Amino acid sequence: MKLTEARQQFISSWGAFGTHWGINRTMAQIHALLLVSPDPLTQDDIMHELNISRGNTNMNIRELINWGLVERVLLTGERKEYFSAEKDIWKVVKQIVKERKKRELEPMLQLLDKLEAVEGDKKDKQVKAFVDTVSGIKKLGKQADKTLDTMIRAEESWFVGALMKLFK
Amino acid sequence: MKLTEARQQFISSWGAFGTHWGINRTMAQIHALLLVSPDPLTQDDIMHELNISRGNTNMNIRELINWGLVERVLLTGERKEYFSAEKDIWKVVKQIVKERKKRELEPMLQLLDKLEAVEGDKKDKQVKAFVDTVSGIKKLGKQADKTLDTMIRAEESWFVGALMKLFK
DNA sequence: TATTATTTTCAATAAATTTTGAAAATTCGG
DNA sequence: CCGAATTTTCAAAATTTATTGAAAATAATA
Repeated sequence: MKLTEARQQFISSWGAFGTHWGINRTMAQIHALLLVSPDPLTQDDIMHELNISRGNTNMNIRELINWGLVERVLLTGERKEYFSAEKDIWKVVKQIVKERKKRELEPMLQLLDKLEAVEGDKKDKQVKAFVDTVSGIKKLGKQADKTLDTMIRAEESWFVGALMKLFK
Repeated sequence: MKLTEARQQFISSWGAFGTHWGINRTMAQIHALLLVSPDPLTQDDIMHELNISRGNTNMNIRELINWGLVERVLLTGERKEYFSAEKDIWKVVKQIVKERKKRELEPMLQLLDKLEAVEGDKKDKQVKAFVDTVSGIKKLGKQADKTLDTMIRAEESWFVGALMKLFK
């Protein structure tokens, strides 16, 4: 397979993959393109390469910057802005975990704390089922939260090594 | 907070949560409803409780059954079908991990294997960047695959215990 | 087997999300 | 400060995804 075709397949699959994880196709594709680009790209480069509009390009680059996956690069003597993606995949994963934990897991745990304190007789089957479910999710969620915290702070080699040992 | 309100909040948040993870709102809400219901429910119960159409209810229940999260229950002497969700959250998580691994991670790893074998001079900056990125993702992906495999086979108590030890 | 209850399907519709592109805002060099 | 290059915004349009509801299929009962 030729590089051009391989790049295209990678970008397109990364985009499809993203949609299964609540990330929009274009954002994932821009990320993929920057991941396989050795040098930083401009908005124009990206919009031409992916055949998308200027506005779309701009908004999704901003979003990738918000996620901490892409950074603006200033090249001396150049007027245009350049963009480049973090290439260390372990760092990328940690960054995504960090953000999703903050945006989704933590608010969910806060809500569960509130809901667990529901009024009513614990002997009531309905109340019991509700509290049991909420408590169960909370317990596992809290554990995941701690685990992810540690993972975010971990070095790849440490993490992989420890997992290898742990999981035979 | 009263049970009715708490249940509603739980169902609605679970639905919103789902949309961040590529799961449609209704499917997540039906799952949430079944999770907090001590007894199995019929399609009619669900469509009335969530204010959704019969068709929508039916399709999403089927989908939950495909995911292995809900099962059909036959009550003796009853004509209608009843449905109930697995209540053990650890089992639920394992089942979701198992399915997503099969549906998303494995196909992605297969693709990366193919893409890694791209033609071209490894001295070429473009080729090198591409191969490095693909290899990096593949390496981490393979590791995740193994780890998840072990997790799927693990007992909750063993898993939690081991993680506690591992992550201080 | 005929009748009725129940489930399933799926074309049409609605809703949500993404994308466009042109205008406005900003930035930079002279 | 002026003018050109560049970036940003956002209402409108396009696209994608979810939902409805009625008809068809299926299953249970008598």
